[in-house]
Amino acid sequence: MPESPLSPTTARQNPASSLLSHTDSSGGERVANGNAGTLSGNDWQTLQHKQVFLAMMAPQQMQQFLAPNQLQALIHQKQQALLLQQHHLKEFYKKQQQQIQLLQQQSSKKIKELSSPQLVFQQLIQLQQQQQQQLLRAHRPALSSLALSPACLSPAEMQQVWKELTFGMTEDKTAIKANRESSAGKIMSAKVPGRQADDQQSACPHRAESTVKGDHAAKHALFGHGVCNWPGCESVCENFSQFIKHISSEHTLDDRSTAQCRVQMQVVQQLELQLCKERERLQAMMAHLHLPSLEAQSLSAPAQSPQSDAAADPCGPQLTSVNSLPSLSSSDPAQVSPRPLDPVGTPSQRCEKEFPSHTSGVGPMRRRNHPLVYSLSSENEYELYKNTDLRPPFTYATLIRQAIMEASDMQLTLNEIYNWFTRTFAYFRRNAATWKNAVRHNLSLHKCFVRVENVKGAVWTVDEVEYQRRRSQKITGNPSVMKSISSSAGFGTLMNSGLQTALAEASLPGLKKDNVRGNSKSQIQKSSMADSHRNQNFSPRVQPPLFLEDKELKMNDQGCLIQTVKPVSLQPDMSENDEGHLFDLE
DNA sequence: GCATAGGTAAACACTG
DNA sequence: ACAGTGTTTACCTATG
Repeated sequence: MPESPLSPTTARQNPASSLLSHTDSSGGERVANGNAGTLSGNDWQTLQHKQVFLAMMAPQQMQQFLAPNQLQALIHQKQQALLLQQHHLKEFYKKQQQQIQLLQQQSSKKIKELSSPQLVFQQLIQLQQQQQQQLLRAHRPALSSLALSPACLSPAEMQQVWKELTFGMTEDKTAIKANRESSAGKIMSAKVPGRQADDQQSACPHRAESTVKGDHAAKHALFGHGVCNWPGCESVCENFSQFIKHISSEHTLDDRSTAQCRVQMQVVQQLELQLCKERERLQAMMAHLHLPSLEAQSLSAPAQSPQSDAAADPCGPQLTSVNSLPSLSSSDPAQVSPRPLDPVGTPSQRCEKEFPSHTSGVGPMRRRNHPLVYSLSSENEYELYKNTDLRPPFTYATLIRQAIMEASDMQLTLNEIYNWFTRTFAYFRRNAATWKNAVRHNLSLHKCFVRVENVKGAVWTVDEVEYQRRRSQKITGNPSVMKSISSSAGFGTLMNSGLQTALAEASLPGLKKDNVRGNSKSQIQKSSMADSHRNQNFSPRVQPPLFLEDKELKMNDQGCLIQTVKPVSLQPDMSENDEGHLFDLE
């Protein structure tokens, strides 16, 4: 629960969706890259990696993780994206006007034969769908990079793919891999009763292409300009065979690839949502132009009857997939498996996003939040949890951290955290004793939450380094995965710090939890502080600034803050800091 | 079967 | 005395 992004701000503004829709297009990226001119190639690679995760970040977090020049470049890139979009729209409407004229000419000739102008509109709408599809494809070539393009799949198919991606790791990976390699054809044929392979291929040209031509579709999608286009990779491959070697050795079905696929699915979902909005706008436009009822019929027809539309609109299913995409975030109440609302129960089940029970069919699945991916990714979802008694599928630690991160000064009192919970989630508007206790428990338990005292009371902040470290440990113990995720998440600096932290911890057995009576957060932190600053004569209550250096200094100026607990040894920069950055307010 | 993470409950101490 | 806050422990379930 990439976690992130419970932010209502993010949900409302969705600041990165347009960026994503643009930067997923390699062409668009090049344009922006070329014009920005202020960033080096490496910066741009980093920036590209960040953008996926920026989609799940609140704007304030974006600012935190982006350098000013990167922000400027992002803005520039977004402007380019808008220009490009305008250009596409212009072209689109231009073509449409031409087609309208053409159709009008044709229809004027055949109007007597056709006897119904609706047929003209049907043709027009089909044409428009095709053009819209072209537009969509132009914005998301990455879609085709998924061998199992989610947009080509029905909900059941999508869930099957998702199950493979999500839960397949517990099974024999070889078998899964083999299954996956053949699943391009299998899934379609297995899940669409009565349809022949030919029909499927005609219904989904990308699929057909990948089935018939093997790796060629993937070649275009994942290999270009001599680099691997796998998200976050960009390894240089001199030729295609080398690329094949690379991809089969580096991008196998493992935790990292699974996580990256999830991220990509979210990217796709964002694009689908955008498409949905554009379609609604189109419907409104058409309604305004008195093109009645046809749009609903034609726009929904492919989903209802893909076979009949497949020939006329080969990409029909893709167009309508926004409605058929299973919600990665279970934003549809109907898709949220019924669960007891009583907070007393099986916590892990209740606290995780689930697929509809009818899709699993094999009893309770092992599923745990993937903190990188799960988020309140849409306004609908935000509103869902705000207004319905559904338990949010995030851990308390995640929620607390989110609450604090959303605060303007990145710190909240306990009561303000309570208020955030009740304000954001209807679920937490009752059984207060239970969840409040849990909140306090988590605040005390987790090292990533740091209590800061001032004269008026205490506020809680997040030790982002510790949080990311803990999270990265959960995701995987594989250093390469950590590296990948850290670069992708734009947490490069922090994660680098996290690695240092891990090293520091390895050399500090006092940090281990198994210390008798030493596993308390304060004692751990104090002992670690003593270890790391043994010769610096620090008071246990002297706390160095974390990632909030500015704020810390500001508070220091006010002279009213004391950080009572802080894992000093976990602050990687501390060994480098001179004492001038520290302050003892006691 | 074991280790771990997370949720829940509860006891206890401290403070205003 | 009381409520709020913070810490700690124990227990449970799910998951790897």
